Amino acid sequence: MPIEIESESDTENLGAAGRLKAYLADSNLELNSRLPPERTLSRQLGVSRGLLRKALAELEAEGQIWRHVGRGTFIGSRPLESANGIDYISSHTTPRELMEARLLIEPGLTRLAASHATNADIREIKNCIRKSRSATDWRVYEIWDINLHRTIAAAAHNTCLMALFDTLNAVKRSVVWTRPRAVPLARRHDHHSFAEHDAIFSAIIERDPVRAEGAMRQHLESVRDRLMRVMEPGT
Amino acid sequence: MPIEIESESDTENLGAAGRLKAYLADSNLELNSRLPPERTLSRQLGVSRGLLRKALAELEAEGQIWRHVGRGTFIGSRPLESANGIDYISSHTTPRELMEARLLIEPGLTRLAASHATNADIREIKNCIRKSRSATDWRVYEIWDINLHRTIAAAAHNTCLMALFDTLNAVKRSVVWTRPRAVPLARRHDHHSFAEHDAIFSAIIERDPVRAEGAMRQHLESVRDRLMRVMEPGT
DNA sequence: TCTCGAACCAATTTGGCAATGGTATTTGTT
DNA sequence: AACAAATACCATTGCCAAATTGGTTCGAGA
Repeated sequence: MPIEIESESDTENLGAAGRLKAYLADSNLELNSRLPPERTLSRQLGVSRGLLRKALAELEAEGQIWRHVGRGTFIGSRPLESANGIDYISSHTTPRELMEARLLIEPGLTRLAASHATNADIREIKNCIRKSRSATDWRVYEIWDINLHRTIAAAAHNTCLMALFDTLNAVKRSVVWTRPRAVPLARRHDHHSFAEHDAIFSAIIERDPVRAEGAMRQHLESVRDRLMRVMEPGT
Repeated sequence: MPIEIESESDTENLGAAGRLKAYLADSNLELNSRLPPERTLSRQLGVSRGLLRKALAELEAEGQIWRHVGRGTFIGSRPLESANGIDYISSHTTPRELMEARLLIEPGLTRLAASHATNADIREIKNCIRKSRSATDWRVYEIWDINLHRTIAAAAHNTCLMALFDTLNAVKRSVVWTRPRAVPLARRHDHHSFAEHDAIFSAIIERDPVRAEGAMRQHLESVRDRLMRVMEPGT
């Protein structure tokens, strides 16, 4: 194939950018799909590679495509590389934001749990509550409290949401522990949590999604208020 | 090497498990280090591979070692796979779960956006809507639709929730596009989306969190119904 | 001064091959 | 009959060279 005859009808008197846009409009590629490599595309369009690269650079500046060495040129916006790691979130967020996130996700998650929980799930939840009640040490109480929330989240039976919940949990472990740590462990607030946990549990076993969601929200608001009181009152 | 002479002093009258434990005690391997492959080790210890595997299975049950096909046998406890990576979620979730997750998070995110959005945020949102309206190609419309949703999420000004949103977006990229792809692009549904986007935007500029949340929920339900109709009706 | 072609670079993907744990089958021994 | 040993496969993983790809440089030429 020595020389390609340029016989296409309406792309003869167009510049590189025009021919590229005509090509993209013609071959309706999906989002995130890869378009041909520059060398191939330049031959197909009858445009030198240098001018094609200029046109591609324009489209990239407009946010319509993104390119990467060794991978290719893709339709859409560049995927963010590291803004989703746990360590990244932990170092860029605050306990207040974290509680806001929990307050946004967990009530809805509890609502789904009340709808989709199996008998095994409910048994697990009951076990967590029992273990947390019988805990004499504050540390084992916290372990079973975490287990309880995670079991409720798992009862929603949504892999995607479960992963997000686990991410939040991991962030909590590495963020909330940097607080002043003045925790005197009054043993009093546990009674509040006990009652709130019971309210959530009873709503779940009665398959009442709305009440379950409300109970979880109330519980988390209680936790948030306690946390905010421990930290600086100004925040 | 036809036949290996068994001249080791104290391992002659031991079983497979005994010889394996003696070997491990002898060569003090560090944690997470790999021990020889089963075929080699069975020759070294003068034990058939079957019995060696039984002994290894015992040690694995005790949690002292862990094995993996193609990798080998290692000292210590099995490292937990990160259950929060995007690729993990993508390979374990479904479009239905993904939409359920979006429907759980984005309305609340929009409510926060209506409360905390700055003028710059609103300007950005308006720009996204304008660009999506002026798009003649379906591809660029989708790009600005994604930008719009992300800008609204950013207007909530919560790093933690923003990271979760980006995770969902990344999952959507690699999951939802594996659908049958029958998209005839009727150009009609865009009008629906236009009106829904406008409803969300007007609620945000009027600082009406409740209405903004409702508008986003309605929009996502519309998107979900459309998606479910494209895929199999049974799901 | 600009364009085109070619060559080169660094990052990435791809494909073949060996290694490895897991399993089934056959043979041998007691 | 029952267990052990040897062997042969299989699926997964790691490894390495080769091909691919976007990014860059340089010289010829119009």
